Amino acid sequence: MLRDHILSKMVRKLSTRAVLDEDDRTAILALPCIRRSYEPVAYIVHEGAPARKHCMFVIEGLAYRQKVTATGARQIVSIHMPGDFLDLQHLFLNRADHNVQALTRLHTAEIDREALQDLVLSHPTIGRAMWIDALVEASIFREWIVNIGRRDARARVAHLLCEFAVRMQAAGIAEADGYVLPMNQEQLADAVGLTPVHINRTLKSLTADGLIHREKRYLTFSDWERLRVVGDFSALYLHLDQATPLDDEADGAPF
Amino acid sequence: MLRDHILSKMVRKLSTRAVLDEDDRTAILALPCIRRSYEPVAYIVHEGAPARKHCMFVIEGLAYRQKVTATGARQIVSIHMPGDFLDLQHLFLNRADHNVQALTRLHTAEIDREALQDLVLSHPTIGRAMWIDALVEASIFREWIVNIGRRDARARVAHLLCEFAVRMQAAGIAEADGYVLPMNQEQLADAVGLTPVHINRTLKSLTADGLIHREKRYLTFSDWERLRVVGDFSALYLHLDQATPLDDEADGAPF
DNA sequence: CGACTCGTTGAGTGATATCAAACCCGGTGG
DNA sequence: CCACCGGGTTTGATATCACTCAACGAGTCG
Repeated sequence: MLRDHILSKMVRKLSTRAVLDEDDRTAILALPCIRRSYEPVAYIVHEGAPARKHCMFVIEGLAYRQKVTATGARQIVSIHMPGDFLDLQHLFLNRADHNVQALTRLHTAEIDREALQDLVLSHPTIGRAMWIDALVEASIFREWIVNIGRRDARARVAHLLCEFAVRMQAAGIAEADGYVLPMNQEQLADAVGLTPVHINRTLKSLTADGLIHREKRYLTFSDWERLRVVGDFSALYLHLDQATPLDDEADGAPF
Repeated sequence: MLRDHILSKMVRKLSTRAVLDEDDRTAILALPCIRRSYEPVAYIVHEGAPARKHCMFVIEGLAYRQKVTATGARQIVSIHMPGDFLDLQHLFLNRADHNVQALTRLHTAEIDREALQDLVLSHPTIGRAMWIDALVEASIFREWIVNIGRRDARARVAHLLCEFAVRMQAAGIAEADGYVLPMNQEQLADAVGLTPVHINRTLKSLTADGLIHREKRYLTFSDWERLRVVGDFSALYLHLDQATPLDDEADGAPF
């Protein structure tokens, strides 16, 4: 039944962005798609490659997108969680402008690109939901530009930790009181434009100041409010309230 | 006639992204819209404000989007030129997550939001063109993240100058051999996450090395190829080739 | 028990920021 | 015509945040 269909997760996700009717739901579930898995670190998309025949939707696990500069430095430009489309850009762009890699063991639904294009263009409500998804993604990119461009190391790291908290909570993959940090310190560094060493010191400092608590990779929030302030974090840019039109939503403490 | 219609520019722009038929064109030109002007520095959108009734399309002049951190630092997250949509996100998101400001004297076509939504959702080809526009914008955001996160000052500035060159050329607002730098050094600094002072020194250094030539704000490229290399610039991420499916496109020297 | 990955720590360095002043130039008003 | 003004640019001196290099430790796996 619906529960078991591989794309039922996509139905649920898009339902948070627009009100789907029965026809929309069945159309989504009828999309030609296959299940696929990737090991950690596996490359899923290569920069410069022509767009693949499939668009990927994350069922389980985490992935990230990155680019490498001429000098060999890597910058992670986004993190993706269950319920995210991994390569929305390939829906309509025909060449990959960055790499996509599995962060953990990853399970995806790979949806026929043309079929998805047609669906998006022919079903207004689904189209609207997908639009919102793409626009929210762009909003997150903007916030990352601000984070990397104008905040110091402490704020940058704090901000990223806050974003993870809210997004993992929303994706249903956080624990009750915190979450398992999904990346090692080198990857964190590449996400915020710092050095692994400096990430280490910054995390230590945040811990020492009683903002977070760490036990190996497991992270809890000793003082969410203060962390939010240090990280200059406001959840506005995540646009979590798009299903309901303009219901005032706070920067709610997820923990 | 079509030439004179305020939205003819939008028709032309979208035509570079998908093949519009006669029906599409007339539908676009029939959109309810008004012409409007802004003085330099004028705020067009305020962060946190509910989405306006209109979506803005740039007819003439330049604009930028920015966010301000808690500590008062400003980060410019994008620059917009004639032919760009200024607030694509407001098409489907109902709250502004950043500010939009006029950079020069700016002329816009302000299109009724609901009408544009309907058009995008009901006309597949227009929908496709708008999708491409949004996805390219996201691609530019990603490249900016990389630029700010992982390149040193020299490369960052060089990269931005290259991007301006290619985009202004494409928008038809560059001169034959260069362009008038559209921002002062403080704004450049806010765009690449540096200090005005350091921008100054970096520009001087690029000039001294014979990569660019400056005469007040007027910029010419003494050695485009070397500047490209220094800035680690490849035009791939601008996806200028989307009208024609996969025609190999180089990082062409615009000058 | 190596061998490996990841995290931690210390010492020294360097790129970029900060602060402050001078300069340049177009505009304006006496 | 000159004096002055203000925004933008340029320059110098100093400070600092984050980087680099290098080593060590803890946990894990074969």
